[in-house]
Amino acid sequence: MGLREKQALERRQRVLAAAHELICRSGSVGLSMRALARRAELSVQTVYNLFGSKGGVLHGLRLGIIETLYNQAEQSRPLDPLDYLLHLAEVGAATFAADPVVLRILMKALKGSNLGANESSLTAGSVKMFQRPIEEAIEAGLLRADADAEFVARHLVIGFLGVLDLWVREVLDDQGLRTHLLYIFTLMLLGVSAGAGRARLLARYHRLQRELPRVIREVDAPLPLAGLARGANVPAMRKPVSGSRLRNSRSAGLTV
Amino acid sequence: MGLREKQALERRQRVLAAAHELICRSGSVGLSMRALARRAELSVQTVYNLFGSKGGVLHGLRLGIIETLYNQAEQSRPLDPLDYLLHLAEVGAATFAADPVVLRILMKALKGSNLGANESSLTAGSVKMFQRPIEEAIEAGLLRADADAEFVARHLVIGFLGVLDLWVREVLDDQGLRTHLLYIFTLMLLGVSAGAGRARLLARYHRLQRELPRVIREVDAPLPLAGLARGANVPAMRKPVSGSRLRNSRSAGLTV
DNA sequence: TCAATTTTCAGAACGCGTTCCAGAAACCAG
DNA sequence: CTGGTTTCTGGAACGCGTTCTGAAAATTGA
Repeated sequence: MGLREKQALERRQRVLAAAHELICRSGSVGLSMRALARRAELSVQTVYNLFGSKGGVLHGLRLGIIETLYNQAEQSRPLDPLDYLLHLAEVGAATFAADPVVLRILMKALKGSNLGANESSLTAGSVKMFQRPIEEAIEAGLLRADADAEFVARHLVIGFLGVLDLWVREVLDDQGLRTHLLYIFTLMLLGVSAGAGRARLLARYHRLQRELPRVIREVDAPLPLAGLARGANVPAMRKPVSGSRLRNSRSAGLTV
Repeated sequence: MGLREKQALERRQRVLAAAHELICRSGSVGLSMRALARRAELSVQTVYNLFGSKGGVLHGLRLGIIETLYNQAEQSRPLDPLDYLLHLAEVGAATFAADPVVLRILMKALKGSNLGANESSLTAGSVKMFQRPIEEAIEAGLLRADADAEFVARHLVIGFLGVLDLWVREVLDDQGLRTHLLYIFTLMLLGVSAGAGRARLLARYHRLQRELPRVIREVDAPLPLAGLARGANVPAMRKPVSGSRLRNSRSAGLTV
């Protein structure tokens, strides 16, 4: 709690703010460590001292999002455990849809960096958040008594992250994120539902089937099943360098 | 069919073989475009002409894996649609467990490159592979008649990729990959099961609950719920640069 | 065979993430 | 205040993915 730590904290926040601003302004392009340091009015080395790596900065940004997600989930929490579980899907969808541009870029960049890519994938914290209402639902007789709350919770998290990943890749839009989160949660819970819970989940399932988009965006061409790996189809190929040179400007390599 | 294309094909295969060899030998470190070109006895520019980018090369490698996965799924295909669906999980787990070192590195590297990251995420091809047996199961009365085969298939793919991602991040080992794939498939199918199908899936569900590992590897520290985004905890921090210099060798930045 | 087109090649260059460096500045304890 | 320790700073450097350049080599079509 000396002066040193206080300043370090203030600098950290300065870096995070700069990163958010930089992403907001110029997308993943332009979010370079040099630009980041310049905007935070620090040296590059200092940013590394504070966050360890670029991934560390992005991870720091994500922590903020996770925190707001936790908070938003807690407040206005439905009493019924099944409602709460689906409420988590709604809140998750809303949180990411609230700032899609920055969050898409952030999550996309985080996927590449091995740091923070492991984190938040299937942490005990996330699982616990789902596990508790599942246990309550089991006690209330809404889910089967022989269901293992932890396993179900674990797979709800997996489903959540899988759907979120599609949203990040722009396979799903904001609406699609919400409906798919609700659908996969409902589907899994339906598997271990019992009694009144089963009826309620079934009703919701039928409603969702009407809401789900029939076709989702194909980001790339579908897999050609014949002659794979023959190199017959390589995506995103520019015309190879050739005799007639007509080069355009450098395409600002966005490796992140 | 001209001589040119034939040579281009041969070169492509040479590059892919070199890439596989290089990954096998020295991991993700050492898989640089320069090293790749050197080992394939081509110039860097030629590799770019053939594959467009490093991601293109990796994508080419992955296509081979997907092809073998398709083939292995077709042969020894169980007649019963439910068995076939779970068979797909088994085959998927076996395929990736067959060469875990290379495949982990490959999938990890592909996550970072935006090319090929979108592809194979939720393609019509993958969904169709699941959709057909689901439709058969519906007709056979093993799944609910009011279930939408395409939606269920879509979410099976999402679950598959989500679990696979955990394996790639080494949260799950080979056993964990298999059991979790089977579990998430069973859980989802159970949601829309009917009649004899429900009984069979329930039996399998109970068996799986005994097989699933109680604790899974925590890759990073669990989320500290208090004081997030305050920068209090930044993972993987080396000691900051300080007065007493004791530097070790360059740590071979593995940005991929 | 020969000319035109296309592809390959070696090497330089760019911007990136990251680390190294040496000196300057800031903090802390006495 | 002062000496010792830490941290910050600007700049150079490394290896990376990627693109550019000019010239050499190969394929094509006639």
